[in-house]
Amino acid sequence: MELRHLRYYVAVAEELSFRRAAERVRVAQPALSKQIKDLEYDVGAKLLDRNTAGVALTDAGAIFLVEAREILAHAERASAKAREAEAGSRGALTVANVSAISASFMPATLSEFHTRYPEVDVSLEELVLPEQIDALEAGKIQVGFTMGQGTPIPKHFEQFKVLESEICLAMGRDHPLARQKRVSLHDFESKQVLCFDPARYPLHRDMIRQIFDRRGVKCGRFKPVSSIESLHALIEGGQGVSFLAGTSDRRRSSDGVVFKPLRESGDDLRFELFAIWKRQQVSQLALNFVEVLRLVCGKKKTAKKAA
Amino acid sequence: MELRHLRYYVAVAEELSFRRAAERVRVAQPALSKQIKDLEYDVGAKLLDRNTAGVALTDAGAIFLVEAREILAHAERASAKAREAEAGSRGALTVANVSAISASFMPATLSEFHTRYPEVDVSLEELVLPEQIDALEAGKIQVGFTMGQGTPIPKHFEQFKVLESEICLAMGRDHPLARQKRVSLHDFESKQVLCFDPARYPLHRDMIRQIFDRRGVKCGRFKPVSSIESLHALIEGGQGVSFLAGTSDRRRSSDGVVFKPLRESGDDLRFELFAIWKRQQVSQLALNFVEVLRLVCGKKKTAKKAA
DNA sequence: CGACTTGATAACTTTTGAGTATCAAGTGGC
DNA sequence: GCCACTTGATACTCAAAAGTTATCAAGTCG
Repeated sequence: MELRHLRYYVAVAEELSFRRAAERVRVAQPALSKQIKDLEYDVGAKLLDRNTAGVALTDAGAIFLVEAREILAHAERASAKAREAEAGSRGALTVANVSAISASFMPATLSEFHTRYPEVDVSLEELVLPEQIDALEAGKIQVGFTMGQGTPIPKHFEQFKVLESEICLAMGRDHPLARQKRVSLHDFESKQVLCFDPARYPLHRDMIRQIFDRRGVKCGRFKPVSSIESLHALIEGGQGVSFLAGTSDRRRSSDGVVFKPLRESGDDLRFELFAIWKRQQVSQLALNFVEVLRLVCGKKKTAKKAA
Repeated sequence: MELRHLRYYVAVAEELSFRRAAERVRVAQPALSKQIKDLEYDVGAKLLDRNTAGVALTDAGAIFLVEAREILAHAERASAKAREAEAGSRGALTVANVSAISASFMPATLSEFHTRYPEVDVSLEELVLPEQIDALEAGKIQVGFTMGQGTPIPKHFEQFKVLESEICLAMGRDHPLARQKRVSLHDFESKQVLCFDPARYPLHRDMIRQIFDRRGVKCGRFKPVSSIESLHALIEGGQGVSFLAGTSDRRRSSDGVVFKPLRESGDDLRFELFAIWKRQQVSQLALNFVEVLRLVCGKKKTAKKAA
């Protein structure tokens, strides 16, 4: 059986006439007769009753007609789906997520992506930054995120700067220095600093230590915190301060936590987050996702200016 | 696109090798290559990545593989269904039902039929006997029922005797004559007789009137009853008597109503019910149904003998 | 580095789908 | 009741395309 047989059969069954059906499928009538005959032989059932007056469906023919229509529609759909998949508007995509950082852009990006590509099933994989290169290489994720100063990015990755901000000192609203526009690192010499659990995510602590070290200021004790939520709660409650990217977390704690830029300057106080993805052999899905990321991050900036 | 393309594609996608796939579908490798190429052109998407080392599915190819398998399976299923329909084990069948008469065999028949042909959807159409010929002619029903003495059956119908019994006098258990083995028509001369509503179903009254007339016994007043249930209730309650086929209703009122054969005899006291169906152009479904009817009615008799 | 994969290409053959002409068998108007 | 006209089926021919063999370029692997 071939789809041709089904196309012909549907035509005959709908026209109830070989002659008209032949016209419809642009074939001579004898060719149609033969193909239908072949079909009936192949199926193993008589599908049509041919009176000289015309054609009538048998019980088997009526049932087969329904099926034939479905199969033809299914074939159409299959092609369409494949084209959609190629265009990156259908399929499954896994993106790394670093909840501590991505809160400011990921929800908006996912939302916009879903609007544009409703047939794409996006999964998030919670990974800390260093794990992502491996996951990308292994194909476990298609888009990852990395910091500008972090691990060097292999050459066969492309990247796009998702967000950029100053590293600020995050303190509670009621902190003695919360009134100042900028704060000095010296104000926090030997003071306790909150940081993410170094066992799971050492970069935060290392970064803070480096900021102090490079400026010859003595760094105080670190108090590890297990999550971004705990960190904010502690800061808000006046239980400590920490160093965080200025923009990235602002939206989720507009009230209790304030971000103060440092008087000191330097390259290591700039925080940059890059989306990264394989240059070669990457699905259109990933490229589309990055495109939306680009759009959302661009839009956000202009929106901010407007506000 | 043809099913051949899908068969070939599934083979290649599963083997991940043109050579092995070609072997599997019994075709030379270059033929396969060309067909797959044609398929990709037709679908409008690249389905396979050909490295010289082997073959890998693209995103589009992975999605198309799922669809292709489904379509092929669907085509198989379509053929099977058509064959089933031809064999009468799939489809829809409408059978006339005369609830007043069919209670003794229809439930058992439907049950047995469903066991044998679970994919057949049987509908019952409640029709009085004379309406059935028209319904059969019009194709509204495929199997009907008629009485032996009733309307003459057109030649192009086949028939099968479903049940046969004496027309008895049905009376309440406490009726004065309920002790006798047989009763005489004369005992009911000019007595009131219950009958089905003549407006909807005149045959019953006509039949009773004829029984009296032919034997020169004066027939009493008729009291119309709307349903078989009411009829039984009235008889059981001693509110009257009626004439009914002996076997047909026995099972549904084994307690309160007794059936007494008449001392008088005659052809018009035999009740015969025939299943009827079109001789030509009838679906196998109907034939299968009659076959089961035959079986059930036969079995019932033997079961009765055994009991 | 060469033997051995891989899939693609070219030239040729065979199959088969499709075309033309014609036929037998009913239908319907007169 | 008959003839014109319809229906789908058949016979034969042709051309498209599916399939075959032989060969190639480009990789992998011992």
